[in-house]
Amino acid sequence: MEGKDLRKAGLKVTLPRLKILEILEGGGMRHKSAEDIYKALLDSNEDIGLATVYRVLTQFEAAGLVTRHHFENGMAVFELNEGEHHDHLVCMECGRIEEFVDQEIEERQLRIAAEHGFEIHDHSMIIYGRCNRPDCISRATSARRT
Amino acid sequence: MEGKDLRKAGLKVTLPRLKILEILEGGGMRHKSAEDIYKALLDSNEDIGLATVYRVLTQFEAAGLVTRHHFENGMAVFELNEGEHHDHLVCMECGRIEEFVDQEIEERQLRIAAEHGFEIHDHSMIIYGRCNRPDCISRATSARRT
DNA sequence: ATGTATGCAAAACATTTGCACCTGG
DNA sequence: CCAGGTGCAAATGTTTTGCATACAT
Repeated sequence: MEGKDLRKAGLKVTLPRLKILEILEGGGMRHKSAEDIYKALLDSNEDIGLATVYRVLTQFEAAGLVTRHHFENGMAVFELNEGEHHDHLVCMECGRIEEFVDQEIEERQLRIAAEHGFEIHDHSMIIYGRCNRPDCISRATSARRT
Repeated sequence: MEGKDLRKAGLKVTLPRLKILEILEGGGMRHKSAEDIYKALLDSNEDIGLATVYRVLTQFEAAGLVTRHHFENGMAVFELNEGEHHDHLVCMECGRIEEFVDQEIEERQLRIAAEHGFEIHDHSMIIYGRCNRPDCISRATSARRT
């Protein structure tokens, strides 16, 4: 059996949820849009509707299994919650996304929230720029990758 | 005359652009959505279409007059570019938005981008939480304010 | 069985675009 | 006068929802 994560999250173990979880765990980029996942399902010959993908992702988010990000293009991408918190570097040329953690930044965030009387729930720190990878500059935003 | 900012930005001075700029400068919240601005125009009995609001905001952004933000709800909000760069604290209860600058965080961002071989263009650091204002907890996300 | 999850199609949004008309310089 | 700006309506792209059916427990 495989649906432990799901059951532990209080979700009934169904085929669509298993498949979507599998895709999120699977290779390729860590940050996938609903559409990406839907396409991956089609490629695997799974008969799962786009609406279900959105519903499942929303449940996963509520259950804390995934995190939803809104990068500058307005389209949401989802990332499996494994390991610890981290922030993001996004390449505006090729869409590459890298992750980082900086303890100093984390600490200062806490202090700033406190200074403003905010009870901090979450935060997002995104750096936009251009990675100068050999495979980057040339290509448009079409080919997104980890 | 009043359209100096516009002309300086290389934009023809038209009534819609002046009115929209005026609303952005005007009172209320500093961060306004296209819809907010459109409603404000209607309230001022200006006959300006929503499409124009979007077009003008996009031009303003290109001209560096405003900054577009995507907070967690996916809807874009626009903020007039006056003063220096800053980051945001967003209250998830009442929608209040506060601004802050932390020099240490700014510096570490530069370093992190460099370490990852990124040429930094921009960044966004948003802390989500709840401000514990007397006028906050009770109300829903409907009433947004500065 | 039975309440929940799914698929499909349609709706709801935010945003963009095509096109004929209007306006600023 | 004329390029560029605008209004309106229609198109787009993403995400949500209604409802009848299928499924997990």
